[in-house]
Amino acid sequence: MTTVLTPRPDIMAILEDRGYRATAPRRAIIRILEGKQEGFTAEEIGSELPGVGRATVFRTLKLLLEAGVICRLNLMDGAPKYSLSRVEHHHHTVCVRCGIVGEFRATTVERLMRAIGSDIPGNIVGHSIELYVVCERCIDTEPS
Amino acid sequence: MTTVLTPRPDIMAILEDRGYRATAPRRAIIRILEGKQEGFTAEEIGSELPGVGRATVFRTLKLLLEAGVICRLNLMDGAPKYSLSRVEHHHHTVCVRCGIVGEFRATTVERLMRAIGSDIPGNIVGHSIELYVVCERCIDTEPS
DNA sequence: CACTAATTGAGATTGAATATCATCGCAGAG
DNA sequence: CTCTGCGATGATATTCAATCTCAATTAGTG
Repeated sequence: MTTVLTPRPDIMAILEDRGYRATAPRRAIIRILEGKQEGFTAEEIGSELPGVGRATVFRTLKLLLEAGVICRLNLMDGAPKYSLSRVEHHHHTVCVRCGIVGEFRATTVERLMRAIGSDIPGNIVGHSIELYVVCERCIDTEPS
Repeated sequence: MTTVLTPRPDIMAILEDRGYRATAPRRAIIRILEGKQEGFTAEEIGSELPGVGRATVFRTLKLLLEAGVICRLNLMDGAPKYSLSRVEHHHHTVCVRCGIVGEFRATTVERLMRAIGSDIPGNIVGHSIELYVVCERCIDTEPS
């Protein structure tokens, strides 16, 4: 019995399990996604697939979002961006200069959020945490 | 000597200190803001002040944002919302049903973020934390 | 009070995202 | 393997937020 570190499941299969059809546009979008290791925008996907309509891109991203395959995050100025979910539950770092998105896990965060939840009226249904950074490459290239 | 719990400084004075003029539209926007204890949208402000142009509302909100008087946050679906900053450094709870925004402080969060920062490449320049909740009122009124 | 630069607002513009709807094509039935 | 229903698509129109433009207005200094 081997432990698979990064299962990298067939994303299309995940959608099919949810009752969606395996169409060419969806496959194409997923293929592009899989190449994006550092965050992407809907527009970006659309312009790399001229044959696929804007609406389809947004529809597909929404399906993937609901399936938990990708996640949505906000740049510091509020602009939306997407990122492939590689690890179970994680949060994001976003470079405020180049926009590159990274992931980090911190079980401490989860524990803390639960603790805070018990001090707050109402039921917690989710949370969003983003760390805004200047990434190493940007520190080097643009000493500001 | 009394301790003022909520200093509620004159917001217009804060802008004047930053070199901006005290105009009627700005005063009007600020007056409305001060009545909004639970978050508001730009559109909302605009529609409550028919005499003030959209552009002026957005311009003024941007100035207040830069001055730290208000803060911007994202609903779970990504929609932007603003909230008066009452306490120094804080985070937000947002009800996913009614959209009401609350504030909470947790020094633990700050400490944790600093700790995480040292594990992450690059320089942390900020962070954004939102807790999505179903608020008490919504639990009561809509048992779902 | 006069003057200058900051500010304003109407409208045009951008840009993201969704709605519409006739057409297309995937996948199960036969 | 073909047929066929309905899910999916994409061009277009539309919505909605937010910004830009620029002539007209106005705050506040001298």
